[in-house]
Amino acid sequence: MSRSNPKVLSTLERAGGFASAQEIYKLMQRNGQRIGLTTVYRSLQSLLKENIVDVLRRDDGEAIYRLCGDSHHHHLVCKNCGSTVEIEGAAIEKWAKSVAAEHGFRDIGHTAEVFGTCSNC
Amino acid sequence: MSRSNPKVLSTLERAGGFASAQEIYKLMQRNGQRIGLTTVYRSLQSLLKENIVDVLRRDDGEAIYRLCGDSHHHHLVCKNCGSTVEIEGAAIEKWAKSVAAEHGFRDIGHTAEVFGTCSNC
DNA sequence: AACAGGAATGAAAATGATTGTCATTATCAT
DNA sequence: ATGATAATGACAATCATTTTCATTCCTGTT
Repeated sequence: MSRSNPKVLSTLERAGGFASAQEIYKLMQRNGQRIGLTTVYRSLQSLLKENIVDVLRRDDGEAIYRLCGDSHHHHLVCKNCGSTVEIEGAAIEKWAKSVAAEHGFRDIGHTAEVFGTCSNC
Repeated sequence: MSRSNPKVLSTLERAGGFASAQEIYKLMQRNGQRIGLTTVYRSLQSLLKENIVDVLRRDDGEAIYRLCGDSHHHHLVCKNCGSTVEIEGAAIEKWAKSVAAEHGFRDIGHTAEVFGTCSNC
């Protein structure tokens, strides 16, 4: 059917593992890569199905994609300037596990993001 | 400036305290109330600013509004069958606030979801 | 009652992200 | 080289939401 364009994935990595489709598209253009917006969206859909990326929503409804997998951390994102701080989430891990166990869920994963306005904005 | 149309609020209440702008609009039409979509959106914005309603995002990005005062909760979603359980998130609230404060962030919001495989699947 | 000024309304157009369409192009085994 | 199949991207369509702007509704004042 459709496989993901590897450059989309590497761009997402370079972006800090966290970006919207439109941002990835603009980044690739700036880097001189010829790619269509459609392909960016399609690649992200594929990466989603392969569980290589996760999707979240920003406050304005724009979908943001992030690499999932290895070192699990969360993000503190400025709604205004977009700056991102990686944060630890040990408390969340515990919470997710206990809540899931309570309801008999297995193979647990979770997403958690904090949005706000940073001290510079 | 602009005050909220009281019928928008009562429709949201009748809808179970949980609906999108488009749904509220359609509900009001079915109930024979003459109102414009614009007014529905404007009223919801006002209710937001007055902290009478909260806004969340559905998976497809559509904004859903809910009366607040209902305790803020999160979701436990089955990856397989899609069944959803509402869960408490007091731990998350605290975590989000403390993490944000540590980094000097203001006007905090957060998202948190737990997903896995439910006992039936 | 008539009037003025501001707020509220809603139809229609604009916006912006995302998805669908479809003709073209690249890839690959034969 | 040939044909089959998958990938690509320009463009149009979709859908929620926002903006614009002319009109209507209030409300207090003469």
